[in-house]
Amino acid sequence: MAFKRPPTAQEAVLEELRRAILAGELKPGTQIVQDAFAERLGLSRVPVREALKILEGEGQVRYSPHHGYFVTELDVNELLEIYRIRELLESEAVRLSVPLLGDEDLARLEQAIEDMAEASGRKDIVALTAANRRFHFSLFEPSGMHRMVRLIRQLWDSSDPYRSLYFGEPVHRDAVDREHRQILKAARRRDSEGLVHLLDEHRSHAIDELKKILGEEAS
Amino acid sequence: MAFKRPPTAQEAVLEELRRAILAGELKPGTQIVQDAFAERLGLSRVPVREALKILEGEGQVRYSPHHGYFVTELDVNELLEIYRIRELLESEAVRLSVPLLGDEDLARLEQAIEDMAEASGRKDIVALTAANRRFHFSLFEPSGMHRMVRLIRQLWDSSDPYRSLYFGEPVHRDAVDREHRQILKAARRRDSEGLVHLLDEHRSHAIDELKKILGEEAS
DNA sequence: CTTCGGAACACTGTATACATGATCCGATGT
DNA sequence: ACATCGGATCATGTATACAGTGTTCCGAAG
Repeated sequence: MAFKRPPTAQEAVLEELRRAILAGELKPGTQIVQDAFAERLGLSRVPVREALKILEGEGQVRYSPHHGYFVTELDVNELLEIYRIRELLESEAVRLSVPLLGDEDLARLEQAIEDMAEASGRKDIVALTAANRRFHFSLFEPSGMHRMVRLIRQLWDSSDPYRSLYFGEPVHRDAVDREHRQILKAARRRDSEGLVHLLDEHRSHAIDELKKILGEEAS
Repeated sequence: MAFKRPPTAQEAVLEELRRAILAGELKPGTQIVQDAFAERLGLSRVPVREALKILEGEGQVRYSPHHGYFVTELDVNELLEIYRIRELLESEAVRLSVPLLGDEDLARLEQAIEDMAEASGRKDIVALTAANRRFHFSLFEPSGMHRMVRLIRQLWDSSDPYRSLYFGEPVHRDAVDREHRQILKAARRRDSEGLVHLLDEHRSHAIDELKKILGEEAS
């Protein structure tokens, strides 16, 4: 029976920071005061700082010496850039993955779709985005390109706070569900190019909505 | 008169770590003992740890909880993966950049070529690789895709220790010089596709040599 | 001779305490 | 009234000290 307790405090902080950012408790642009956050977790500032350094490397927070750490806010252009890079990398990953997909991989895709439906019913956005991730990364990981998958994960992390806005709307959740099922079919057919195309559309739908949301936010 | 002294100690450590890794003082696979490195710089371990965390995020060092930090060693497959990702991202960046290239950008390219020739004469590998970076990134930065350029920079960082092996050989330095001049010509013609093609070849030459070097190392 | 257990060591992980730099605000002078 | 200077305050940056974990090596038992 393996406990999930992380081996170091930094990792615990890291998890909590990620969760807080994802859940919108730490909104883009706000400063993360080390003292406050450390006290909240009952730890000292050192592990907090180290976790923040990791997030800095991933681009999740912005760092200014002697000023501190701030949750990065993305403008529309940056979001578009992220999606463009994702398109390049994910297409490549999928092309490598699809021919290698095994039954377990397909099962994992199906399971992720069901998990999303279940989480959607409970209106549990965190679980929803987690299952969404499992779905997509089940398509990338069989490629065996660890480094590439890691970069893709970074890109996902960067846009997480915005994606959770997207999942807030039930309409979008339904659309995502339909598209995922189509993607699963393409995977079953081992149709790489079809799958790449479906993913492109999938992303562009998300972009359209995110543009709207960001547009409203700016007004 | 602005001193170049970094505002924080971590940054000083970071510079020194990068330099040491690039210069081969810290060989891939060796552990970086925090105490030892801190003492060497006359600092405490805290800023050293923080600098290491940044490098971890960039993939320059590997971290294992309670075991410490090790300079990452790349196997051939990982190196190939890095070059494949670079191909995807750099091609895109260049396609966006070339139409936007101004006279200053072309001048910078020419300057970088001259700097490399000069550094090559002095057998200053560090200056050589620095100028090489300036050359290539002058082709990426005008794209305006900050995030993409940053990712490309990470990939370059990861393979730096190996690239400096490559530059060790005068034969390779001459080949690189010739190829850079061809690339500059294509840039002057604003020939995006030609430039992308030249860059592809440029990279694959480097890969061929790196394979050899790594192959010998394994034996 | 091999294997198992445990104690000592070394290094990392974290907390506490102190130093430094930045910002804000009011006082002072023009 | 306004600009400038200076100090108080806050958050960050760093050092020191201690705790925890993993490893190694040695000795005893089988």
